[in-house]
Amino acid sequence: MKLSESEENYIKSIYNLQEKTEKVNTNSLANFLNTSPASITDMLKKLKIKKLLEYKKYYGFRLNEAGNNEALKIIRRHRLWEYFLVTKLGMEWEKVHDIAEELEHVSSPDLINKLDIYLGKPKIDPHGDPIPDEKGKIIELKQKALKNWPLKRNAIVSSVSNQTPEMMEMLNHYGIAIGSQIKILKAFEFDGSLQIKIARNPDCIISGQAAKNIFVYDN
Amino acid sequence: MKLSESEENYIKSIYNLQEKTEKVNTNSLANFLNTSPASITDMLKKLKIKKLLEYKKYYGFRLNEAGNNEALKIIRRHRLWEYFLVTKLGMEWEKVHDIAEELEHVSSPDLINKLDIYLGKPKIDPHGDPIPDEKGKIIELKQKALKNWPLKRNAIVSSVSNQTPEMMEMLNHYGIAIGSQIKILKAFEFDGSLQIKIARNPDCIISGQAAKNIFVYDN
DNA sequence: AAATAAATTTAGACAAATCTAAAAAATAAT
DNA sequence: ATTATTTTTTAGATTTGTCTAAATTTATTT
Repeated sequence: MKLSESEENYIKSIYNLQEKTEKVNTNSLANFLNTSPASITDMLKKLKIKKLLEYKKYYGFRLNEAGNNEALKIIRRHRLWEYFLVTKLGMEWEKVHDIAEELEHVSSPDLINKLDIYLGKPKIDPHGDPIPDEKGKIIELKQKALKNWPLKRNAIVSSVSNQTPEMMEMLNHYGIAIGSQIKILKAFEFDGSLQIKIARNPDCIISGQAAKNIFVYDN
Repeated sequence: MKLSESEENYIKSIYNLQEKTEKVNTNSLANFLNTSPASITDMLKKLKIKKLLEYKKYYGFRLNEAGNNEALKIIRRHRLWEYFLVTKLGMEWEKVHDIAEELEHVSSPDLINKLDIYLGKPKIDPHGDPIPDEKGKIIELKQKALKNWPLKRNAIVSSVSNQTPEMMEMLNHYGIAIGSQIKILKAFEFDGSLQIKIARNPDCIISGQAAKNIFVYDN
C-alpha cells in the first residue's frame, strides 16, 4: 500500500499510543502529533477508507491488522536507521530520533532489507526497543522502558540505563532500586512525566527523562 | 534556507540542465520533470521570490549564486547516498538513482557530514560524477560522460565504462575509439540519444545508454 | 511584414493536509 | 435528570503543488 508521509506519521503514532491504551482518542493523538483535533478526524476518515483502522465516531479508534502491519514496516525502517546512525555514523542515541523520523519514509523494501543485512540484522535499536524483521515480527522483550509501560500494571525495576551520579541520587531519594515494585498511577502527556507508586512509599512524580531510563519487567 | 521537496527537485533539475545550456527554458524543464509547463512557471515565480533564480518572463532562466549553492548541497547529498548504497549496501550503480532521489531530501547537515566522513570523503560517485564537499566545491574533472558534455564542443574520447562485446562492436561500427575526435551536434531530450560527428566520418546517432558510458575530455 | 506556429504565461480548478470557529455528542457534576 | 463541561466532529477557509484550457508573447515562414 502506497502511503503519504503524513499518513505514515499518523499510523506510527497511533501504533505507539496503542502500546499504552487499548483505544486511542482524538485529543491524545492531536496532542502527540501537535496538530488540531480537527485534523485528526480528517485523517481518521481517510485511514478508515483505506481499511487500516477500526474507527467508530466519538468512540475512539485503533489500527486493524492491516494498519498494524503498515506500522511495523515504518517502525522497522525507523529503528534500522537509528541503529545505523548510532553504530556506523557514531551519533549519540539521544539525538538520532529526528533524523530517523525523516529517513523512515524512504520505503524501498530492497533498500531496507540490504540495510538490515549490512547492519547484521539487529534485533534491538539503540533506545532498547525491538526492531521488527522483514515479516514484521518483533522479539518479545520482558524488559521495557518505564515510559512505555501500561498504566496501573505492576512491574519490577530491572535496570537503569543512565547511571550518572545525579540519576542515582534521584533514584535513591525516591527509594527506586533494582528489584523495586513499581506502578504508574498517572501519565502526563504534556511532558511525559509520571506519577508512580514504589513499593509502599507515598506516590511521587518522576520526569519523562527519568522514565526513559528506568527499565522494568512484568511482576 | 528551508526548501520543500518540490523546490529542491526543481533546483536540482535546473542545475543539471544548466550543465548543457546557458539558459534553461520552460518546456525542457517540464519535459525533464514530467510536469506541465504551467507548473514550471508557477515554481519559477516562487524561486524568484526566494532569490534563487534569474528569471525574465518568456526569456528563460538560470540559477543565481544562491541557487547554485543550494543545488550543490542537494547534489552532495544525492551522490553521497549513491556512494553509500553501492559501496556499503552492495547495490548496483544503475539502480541506486531512484533511492538516492528520496534520501537526498533528508537535509540534516550533521547527518551528511558524518556520512561523508564514514564513507572516507569520496570525491567521485559511482556514476563518475564529482561529489561536492561541505563547502560546495567539486573537483574539476577533465573527463565527463558524453551525455553531460555541452553541445557542439569538441572532445576526445578518453574511456568507455561498459566494455561488453556488444558495446565494443557498436563503437567499432561507428569508428569510435579511445582518442577519437568527437562532437555532439544535437541532443534528443526525449530519450537522451545524441547525433554526433566522429572525426571526419558522416554523422551518426547513438543511444542515451551509450552516451552514459562513453567518457570524453577537452580537446 | 503579415500570417502561422511554437513557447510561455495566466486564469481558474482541484486534491492533500492543515487550520479556526461553531455545532453536536458524550461524559461528568450538581 | 438536567445542566455544565469536555471531547469530537463538521463547516468553511488556507497553502502548496499540481492540472487543463485559454490567452499572450516570441519565433518562424512564406
